[in-house]
Amino acid sequence: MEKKSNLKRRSGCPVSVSLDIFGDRWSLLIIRDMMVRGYRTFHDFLHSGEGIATNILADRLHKLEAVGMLTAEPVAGDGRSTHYRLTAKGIALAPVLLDLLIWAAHHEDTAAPCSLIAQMEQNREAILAETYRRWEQRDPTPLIPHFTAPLNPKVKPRKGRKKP
Amino acid sequence: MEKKSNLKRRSGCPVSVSLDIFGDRWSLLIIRDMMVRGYRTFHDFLHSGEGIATNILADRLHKLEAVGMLTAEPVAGDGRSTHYRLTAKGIALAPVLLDLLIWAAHHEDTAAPCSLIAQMEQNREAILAETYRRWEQRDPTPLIPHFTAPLNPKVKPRKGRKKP
DNA sequence: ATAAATTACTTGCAATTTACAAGTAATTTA
DNA sequence: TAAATTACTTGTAAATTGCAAGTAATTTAT
Repeated sequence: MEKKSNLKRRSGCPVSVSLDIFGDRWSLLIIRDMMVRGYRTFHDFLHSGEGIATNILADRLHKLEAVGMLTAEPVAGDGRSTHYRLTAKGIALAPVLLDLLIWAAHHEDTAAPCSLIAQMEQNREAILAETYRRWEQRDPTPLIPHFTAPLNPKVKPRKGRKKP
Repeated sequence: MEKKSNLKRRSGCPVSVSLDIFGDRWSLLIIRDMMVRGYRTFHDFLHSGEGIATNILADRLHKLEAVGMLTAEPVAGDGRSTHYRLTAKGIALAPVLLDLLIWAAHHEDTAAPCSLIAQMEQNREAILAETYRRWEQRDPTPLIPHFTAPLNPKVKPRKGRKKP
């Protein structure tokens, strides 16, 4: 179910183009979930801690698929479920996510342990390599744990589905 | 005119915290303008190519100031003007911006010349050092040129001001 | 000295996007 | 065969964005 995205670009600047694609409060969290936590399903993303709404999640998954950041594939053995997976283009955002992680851990109060951050700064290349390896081999074990408990625990949705 | 920001956090995850601060379509463009183009004034940001509206720009400048990403200082010699400048926290986003630039140049059509991108990938540390040096010394010469002409040229506002 | 520009905004309003709650449908499990 | 589970859709209200226009304190030009 791929749809072409008629994404409007505000300018040719690469930073601007990036933000045209994922410059919002949710897209990078979904990408984070896939990249470092090994999440794959709608249900996984829904319960990842920040409390995204079901309609927003569905919308972002479709948009990110449309711009080639991820793919959706039916799960063999369970006709209800879909596995979302980053494309090569999507996994290539790993350095951005890592630097974002390091920046916030240094300049804001976060749940990331200092020891872990220090380790990530020192082993930047190794961590990126491992991230890429996990993606290639479809290894779903978490690279980074789901830190603390969510500060904002909310989730309760139920039903509705599109026709297969 | 500093105001405390009562920013709501969706979780303790550093990536999430980052997006709580600048996860929108405009904030990082303002930061880019200050970081690599040497822009300092409201007028500069307004004409930086993507066509931000005056109210949005004013809002983002205040929010970014409130979270300590930038400072606003009156310009000696011209009582009308204000110079905005990144804080240490703000300039520390340089690696993220650089990664974003490289990612988009590789995976999207952008106005950034391939030769320039290749050079930036090879000299990552040098470019970051130069970015930091420019900030420290308040050197306003552009690090990176304002690439092509904007694809979306629109600007026309006029008046209104707050009391000093 | 006065008029015209310039700089940095504010205000109002319509359009778009987000968030919340609830419901639906195709499976799969009990 | 009934109850769960998975992945959504559909309303609707609230919040945010975008557009156009206006305001005010300077500074520059005449």
